[in-house]
Amino acid sequence: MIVETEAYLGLKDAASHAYCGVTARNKVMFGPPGFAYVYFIYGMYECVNVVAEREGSAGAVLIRALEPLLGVELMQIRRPGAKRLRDLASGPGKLTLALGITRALNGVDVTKGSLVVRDRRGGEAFEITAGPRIGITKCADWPLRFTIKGSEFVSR
DNA sequence: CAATAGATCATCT
DNA sequence: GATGATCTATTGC
Repeated sequence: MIVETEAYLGLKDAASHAYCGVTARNKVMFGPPGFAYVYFIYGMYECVNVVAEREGSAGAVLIRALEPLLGVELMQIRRPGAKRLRDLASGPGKLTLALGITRALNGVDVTKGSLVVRDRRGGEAFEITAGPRIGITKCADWPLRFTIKGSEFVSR
């Protein structure tokens, strides 16, 4: 279950990859919603977004952390360094490693097939809190980071 | 504890 | 040629 996300907007958001217009890398951000935008960062990690704006308008949601409910053993194999459950996917770089998400999935339709995420806890209530974004230098104070209140599985 | 450093490379200027 | 939507290890109080 996803416990932490961040929103990145289009031409008005200096922290967004879409800030300066369409490029080869960010073009899926300008496409229709429901598609995965996967990019490579710091020479080492990949991060997943889901495009969330209509075609022609840029905007995406970065998936920053999740609480492992299914496939825990597989995640542990992919991330041998993780000692605790919360270390498996508590951060955008770790999350893609744990799930085996790579740039090969850039541009895939997330609304079809196996990428659809379901909450197995059956409608258990939770609260979402908004706060400043993490790991960026521009517009970091915009309250576009959303976490499930009280979750132990968010990044720090 | 908190702060800093280093890894490492695709992307954009 | 610099930078970055990160992470881990290491250093310094």
